[in-house]
Amino acid sequence: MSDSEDMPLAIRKKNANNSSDHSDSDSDVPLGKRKRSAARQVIKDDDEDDESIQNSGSDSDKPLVKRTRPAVRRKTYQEDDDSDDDDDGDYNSNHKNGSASKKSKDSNSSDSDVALAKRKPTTNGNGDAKRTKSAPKYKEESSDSDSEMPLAKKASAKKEAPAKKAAAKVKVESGSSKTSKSTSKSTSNGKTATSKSRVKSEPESDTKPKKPKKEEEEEEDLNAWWLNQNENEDDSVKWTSLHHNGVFFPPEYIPHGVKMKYEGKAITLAPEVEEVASFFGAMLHTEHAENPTFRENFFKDFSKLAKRHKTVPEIKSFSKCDFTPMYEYFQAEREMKKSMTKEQKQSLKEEKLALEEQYGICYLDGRKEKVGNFRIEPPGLFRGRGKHPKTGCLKLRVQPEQVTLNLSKDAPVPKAPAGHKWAKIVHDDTKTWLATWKENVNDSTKYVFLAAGSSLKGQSDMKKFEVARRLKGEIEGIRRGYMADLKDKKMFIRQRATAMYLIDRLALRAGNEKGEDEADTVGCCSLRYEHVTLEKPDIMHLDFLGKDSIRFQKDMKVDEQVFKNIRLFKREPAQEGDELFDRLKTSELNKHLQNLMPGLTAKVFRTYNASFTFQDQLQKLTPADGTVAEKLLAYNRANREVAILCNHQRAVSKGHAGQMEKIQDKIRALKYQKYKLKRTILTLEPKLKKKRPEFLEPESDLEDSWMDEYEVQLMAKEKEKVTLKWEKENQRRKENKEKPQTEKELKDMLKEVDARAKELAKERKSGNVPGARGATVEKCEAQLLKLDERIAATRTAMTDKDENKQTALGTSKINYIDPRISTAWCQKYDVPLEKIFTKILRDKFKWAMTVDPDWEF
DNA sequence: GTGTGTACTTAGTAAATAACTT
DNA sequence: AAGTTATTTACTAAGTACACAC
Repeated sequence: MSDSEDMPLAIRKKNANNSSDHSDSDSDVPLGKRKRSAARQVIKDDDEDDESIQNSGSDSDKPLVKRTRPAVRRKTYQEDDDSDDDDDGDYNSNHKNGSASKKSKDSNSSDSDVALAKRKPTTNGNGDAKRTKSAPKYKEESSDSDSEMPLAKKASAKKEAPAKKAAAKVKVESGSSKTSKSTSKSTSNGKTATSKSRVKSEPESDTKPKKPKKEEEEEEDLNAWWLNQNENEDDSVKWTSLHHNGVFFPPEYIPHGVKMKYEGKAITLAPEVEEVASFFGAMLHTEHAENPTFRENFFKDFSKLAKRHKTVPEIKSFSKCDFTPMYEYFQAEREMKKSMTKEQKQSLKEEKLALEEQYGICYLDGRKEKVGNFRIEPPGLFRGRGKHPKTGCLKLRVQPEQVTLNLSKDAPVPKAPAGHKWAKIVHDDTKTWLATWKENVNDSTKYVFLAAGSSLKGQSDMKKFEVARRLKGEIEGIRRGYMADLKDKKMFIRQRATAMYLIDRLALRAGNEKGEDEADTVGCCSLRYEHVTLEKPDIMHLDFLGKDSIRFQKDMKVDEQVFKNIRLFKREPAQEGDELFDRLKTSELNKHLQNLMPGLTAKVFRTYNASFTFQDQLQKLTPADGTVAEKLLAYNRANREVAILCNHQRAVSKGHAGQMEKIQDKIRALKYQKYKLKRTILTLEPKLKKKRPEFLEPESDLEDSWMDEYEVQLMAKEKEKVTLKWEKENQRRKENKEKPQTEKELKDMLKEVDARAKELAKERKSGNVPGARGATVEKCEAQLLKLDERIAATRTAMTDKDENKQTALGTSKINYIDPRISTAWCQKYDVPLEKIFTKILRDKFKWAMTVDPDWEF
């Protein structure tokens, strides 16, 4: 049944609006319902049991006013808060009797001392009366017990709660136990296991043992850096020699002369103005062009430019602009492009190839490497995502004078376009970029890098996964550590541990601070009050916009202490807009992680959990003796688990609803057949009506009106078929000089179809269905079973498709899943690699091709 | 510590192609 | 052959992380 059930942690997002309601009663897929109760209140009630923090009303009184807006948040708060900062320590967790936590603003200086201190009920400073009562000696708490949660995986979580009481409160400081009992051989630099076997079945990159005759192959060998990796080389120096041809600038603007209208009249624009108007015109009827912010920003820049060019009449109002003529022009252009002749297309292709030849290649330490984005970004309207305040602003054309090139000293400096020069030429061998410039809208820096398949990128990619694999060996201790820290007296540590829990278990991003003029999105450390709600015993609802303004919405059962902590953090800030982790910053978090394991940062958890989950799922789902198709299905399902974990989404495609409807109709057609078969059975053996009443039950979701329509269509198709057959036959006869069939023959046949249609109608009415010749009850029953299978299969496919509609598998495949898991799997199960990796991916992951079939992440 | 800037990874979507229909 | 639809690649925005200046 619904997977949500066994999938505690990462319950899937509820598809709020998108739930395409397939009404099929029995088929609906319960995708998880939203449980959004009034969490806040809940908390309140439970307060009683819990610590008092509140009475420390005092604290709240402070001017916590922090910024209302997300942007600047922390600072203000911090400031005023400083004072009490220290005492967080004081605050303690409660434990059953409700202890008090409080944060007296008072003095206690060093937070450090707070250490276990808490117990002292005493009032601190201001008398917050907190009822510190009982102050149990804090420590020992139970909960850490379950620390080792398996993470993410469904099943596990469910039970995890009670678990063993291990008591291991281990403080985990850094080092954390080395429990690496793990299998992983070679934690180090991957090179270990490698060597030998190569994934087979890949035509193109197969370096066979035989001697390469083509020089390309030789070259490939030279490029096989992964074969002789040198452990600790200084990796701050990225190259010793770098030659390239610079960057490609988009062509000058060529005016098309199509005039937009202003106040209903065609208006003449200078080419520069026309260009910008065209940017908008081309986007008419897109979501962006409907976005008010986008329009405003566009218009501001556009009207200013128009004014500068003394456009008459002056363009003062967006609403008086009509870009339709331009829109239509571009539509026509598009059509034109589609209908280009072969030759035209061919020559276009050649041009592109020539460009790639010139700019798409560079020499790094003498080796030929591909350059990624060698084209300077063309001017246009900035397409900021979500509620980006600057979306729609004019992105100016980049001039060579803004572009700095990076290459080695001995490399010839590429010529700047005629009449231009470069901003600067540098020779920085600690950087991987070939060119850079500043973009005008957000003042951000843009770079030209090598392609994903290059050695530089490949090396760092491999390194990334090796770090994640090292985490695999440390994760147990790290988890134990943060579980214990959840109860630390220092607020800061507690927040840090709680954040680690979320990052680890929910694959949240770190959540750096953001500026005012960016979309308001958050990650773990920047979560705010309003993004989290709690529901009584231990359910947490997260709902916020993450990277790219993609909504993250999940409800999950969390550890008891995490629940308490969050309740506490939520209480501190006075109002919405405040940060949940008000004393935690990503830099501090990472600093701590670095101590736990060199190279560890917040994002590594995502990589680790993604790869680990994938391997785990793949191993569980792959049918060893299934067909390739079945194995691929398993692969994709494992991939999807990961995509869901990482919340990788995509827009639902335009035709999706229609496609679902089509499949639904297919299912209905199958049900229709079932219905007919059942009637046939009853016609053959009326007695069964009593004995097998189920034969009388109507098929779900199969209405008479639908069947009427279906039969009509069926007959129409039949007629078409008959006609076609007739025509074909005549064609044949003609060729063979035989006598053609007459029109009458066709008519007769069509009449037969009509007769059949009547029969169908009659059958439906009477319920009497004779069935095919030779039909027997047994045969019909067998067919019924087959139909059930097909229905089930189709329904599964539909569920699959529906779930996939908003889940993007690509991102995790490209960035999070260690490709060696895939290449090993392909070898082990004999699946051709190209079934799972496209050409570009095979190129990007060539370093991962040489693993043993039993390689483990 | 905070604040700012840089460099590089990760991300969804638009455009281009390939595969499949009609 | 043309029209769809599905898949792959190109594009560039939006993150993370860390260094450096104050």
